[in-house]
Amino acid sequence: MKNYDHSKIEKKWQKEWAKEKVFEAIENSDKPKFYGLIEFPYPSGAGLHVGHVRSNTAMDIITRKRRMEGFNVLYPIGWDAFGLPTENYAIKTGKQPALITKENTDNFRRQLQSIGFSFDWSREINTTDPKYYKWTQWIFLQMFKQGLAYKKKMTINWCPKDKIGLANEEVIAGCCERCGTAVEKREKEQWMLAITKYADRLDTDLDTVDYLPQIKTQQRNWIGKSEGAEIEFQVDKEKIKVFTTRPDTLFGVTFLAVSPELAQSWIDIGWQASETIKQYIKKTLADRLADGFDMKEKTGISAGFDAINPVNGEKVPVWIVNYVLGDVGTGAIMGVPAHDERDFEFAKKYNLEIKPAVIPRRIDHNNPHVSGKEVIFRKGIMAIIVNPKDNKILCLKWKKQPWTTFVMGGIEGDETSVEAAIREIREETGYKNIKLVRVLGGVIQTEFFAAHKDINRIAHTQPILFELENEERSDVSSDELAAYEVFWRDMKDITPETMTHAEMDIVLSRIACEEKSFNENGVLINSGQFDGLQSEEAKKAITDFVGGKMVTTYKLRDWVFSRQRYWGEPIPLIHCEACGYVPVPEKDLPVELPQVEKYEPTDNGESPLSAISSWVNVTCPTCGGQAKRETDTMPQWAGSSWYYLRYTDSKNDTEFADKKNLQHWTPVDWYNGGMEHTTLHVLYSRFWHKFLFDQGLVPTSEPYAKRTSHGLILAEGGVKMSKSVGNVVNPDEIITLYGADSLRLYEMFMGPFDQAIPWSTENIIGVRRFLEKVWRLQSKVESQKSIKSETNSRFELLLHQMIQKVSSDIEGMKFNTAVSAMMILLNECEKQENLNQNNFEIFLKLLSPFAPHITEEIWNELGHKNMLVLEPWPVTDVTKLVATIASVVVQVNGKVRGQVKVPVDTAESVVMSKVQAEETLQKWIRDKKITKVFYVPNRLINLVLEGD
RNA sequence: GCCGGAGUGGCGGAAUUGGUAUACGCGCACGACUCAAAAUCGUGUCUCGAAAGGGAUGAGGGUUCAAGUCCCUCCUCCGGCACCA
Repeated sequence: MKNYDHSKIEKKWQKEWAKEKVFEAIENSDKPKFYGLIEFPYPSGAGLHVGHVRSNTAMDIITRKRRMEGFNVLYPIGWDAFGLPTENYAIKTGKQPALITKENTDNFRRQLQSIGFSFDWSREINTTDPKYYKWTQWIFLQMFKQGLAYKKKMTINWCPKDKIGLANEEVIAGCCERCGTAVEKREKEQWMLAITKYADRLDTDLDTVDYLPQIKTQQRNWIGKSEGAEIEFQVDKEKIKVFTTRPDTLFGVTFLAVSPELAQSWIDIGWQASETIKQYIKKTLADRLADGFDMKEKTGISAGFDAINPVNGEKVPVWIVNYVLGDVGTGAIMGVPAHDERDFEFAKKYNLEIKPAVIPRRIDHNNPHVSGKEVIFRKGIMAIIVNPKDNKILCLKWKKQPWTTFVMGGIEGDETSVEAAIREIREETGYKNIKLVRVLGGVIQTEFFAAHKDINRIAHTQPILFELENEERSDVSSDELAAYEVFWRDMKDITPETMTHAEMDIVLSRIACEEKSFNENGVLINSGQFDGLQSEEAKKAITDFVGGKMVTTYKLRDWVFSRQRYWGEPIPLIHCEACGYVPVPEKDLPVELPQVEKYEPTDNGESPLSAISSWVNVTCPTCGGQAKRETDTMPQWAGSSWYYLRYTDSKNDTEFADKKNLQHWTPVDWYNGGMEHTTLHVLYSRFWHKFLFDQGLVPTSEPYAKRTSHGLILAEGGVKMSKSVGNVVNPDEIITLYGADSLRLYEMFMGPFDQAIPWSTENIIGVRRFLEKVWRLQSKVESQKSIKSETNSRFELLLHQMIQKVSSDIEGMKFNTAVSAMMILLNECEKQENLNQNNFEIFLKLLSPFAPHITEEIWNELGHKNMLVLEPWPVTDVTKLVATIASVVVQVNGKVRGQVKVPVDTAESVVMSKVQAEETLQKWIRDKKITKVFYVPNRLINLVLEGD
């Protein structure tokens, strides 16, 4: 047997696979298709990262398995090559970006090929190739024609170092995502893409795709859909429009809060505000633009006038506040301190009125309303009495009902709730000397069947906390004595489970916390004719009543699509004085990037393209007059927004992809990528795809049927890998030392695929040893010779369990446990004297997607002429899955005391007698009576003994 | 602050969803082979205990015959959003 020479073997099979084109996807195939996709890399000068290897290997395993399962597989690769690092390098060195890109992609390609990924290299694409970006420009023009691309003067985030406008999502904590420089604000005309027009579908259509739940949640949060109402408040002859999700709380409005931006706009159109107000606005706006924008405290200033609440004509003061944002909703809100945490905090600080309009509601599901019985409304109290001596709470145990309650009662005549409570305490318990601690918030509505009165009750209950002063008691009536017994219960035993009150959860949280706003839905009070309505129905009713309208808003903003840089797709528009912005005619696409001397953006913020007059000056395609090209370029996200479509037909010159190809391949069946792309790339490409779908240009409304995500690989010690720290692992070195198969296997074995894991070069030796053992196993192979059948059937049971395990682990991306299962199988193989060749080949097939080179070589050594990659995936033979012996764990009182071996599916009584016969177990059972036995067939038996 | 995810040996991590906690791998220790080393193979490796046994899955409580797994309270770490009305 030869030695395991990984570099020889790996090069050999990479060449063979390429020669035989085994990984090229086939058009017009009868097989079912599978389209597996990884995010195409940005070819940086640093070379391939081990993180790329992790994601690519995972999808490589999946696609290799699919091929073996008989699918026509598309697993393509390309380069997302526009972007800043290349351009910055060009500025520094004067080298052409295209040249830099060529060098970097050559290096990346070499690296990827050295790992043996089963990419279809014949479809390789590059976003910086004019043949590719012709279609990026073409798609942009379709959007322009549909009015989705528009120009807008706006304050942009400007990075003074990179000299580039940044999208909101590229600003992290007030700094440039790339270089960390503090971002400035600048006024600039920008091209925008109206992604907000698709906001609703981007949200709701998430229901139709199979993305990891956290990916969906993140996208939904990002889109930030919220349904509410716009309501207008009158101020003299003007109106202030507010947006609220809680129109049901309109009766609880005690002030209006407007953003400084809105207030400033009033000043701009002539509002005579005081100097103090002007200064407040100026300062607040300045604070907000400052780096970081971390508002510590809510502040505000009275605007000096009132507005009219449209629902009841009440005057409410208008405040200018720092906690309302100009670009959210209408830039103004109604202040409802009773039902909004922020308004509550603000009202407390500035002594504004707090007026409840909604109360919590609980239905007692243990004593629900009985149909046919009368429904009686009652205002009542709930008295919670603490004995400070032992911190116990007074409770009533009802004699005729299975209830445990606090002291309860109705409010009579014109007494206050506290007076009513004190009276009830005396009547029901006799305790005379009690002291009010505090009223626990507002009333709570509960609905239950009062069996002792034979009525359905809707109660508005006021919970009140008292303290016992001393234990002096007077007599209570015989009626009361007959009804319940008084007792004291530990505070810690007062829970929603131990008490009958359905509103117990609310009461407990009010005891724990002094005072807060009630922010949930409930039942309306103090709301005129809307009293008694529930929040959900009241929202629409009140909005209608005041002539407002229900609207939906989104956090998602339109996409700033212009960059004032060189290394991007030129935006294919021409500006003509007479005709405005005119698309470059289709026949003139692509608008190619011209050669320039200097790649630096100009200091006035224009792209370097603007300096090339021969390129800029053109004739207008519409009127033939003098015109200028748009000199802004597209952001890096453009080329990646549709690249998965191009793979289906990467060389097409007449369309971005042939309809037939799109029909066959889309949607992408499985897309794996980084979590960091969830709200940017994935959302952007979904938007482009939906647009293309609306234009009838693609056959599906969603691009990716399934999206999963890998965890980061951290440097040793758990910190981020970074070039500056010098802790980056170079895959080339690992491949030279241990081989590509070891690298692949290690990255799959290192830990859960979706979790961040620190790299450990030390640990690679483990998988390398494993592969060497597999290699040596060849010498044990006996072709069909008979091997002791008993040991063999045990081995085959294990083998077929492994087929199941590895297959399902791959589907669930639990690669680490799949590898460990194969290691267990290997350890078992080593114990065997001989190995049946069939069984060994099954093992090789299971391992082949993980370590394709070594398995292909061994397969070849075993005498096969065809390639392992083309072999069918092993199928579990259920007849071999039948175990004959089960070891049943014996527990006594829940503690493991031994084990008995019995035939599978043995009855409990048989197992029991075996247990009782077992000497080692007898000492545990002896003398004691077995009160109960729990038997889980083939697994466990637990004997519960008397006593103990 | 809110929403997610997680806390298990010296380390990376397993645990058929409530049924033998610590699989698999690394590391470490001892042994075999060797003049020696490497490689390889074997044995051991949560903890207290001489043993019999006991105790451990971030902390505390609960449910259960049985809890890493379910419920409550708290602590820590990692991600995302951050006054979104």
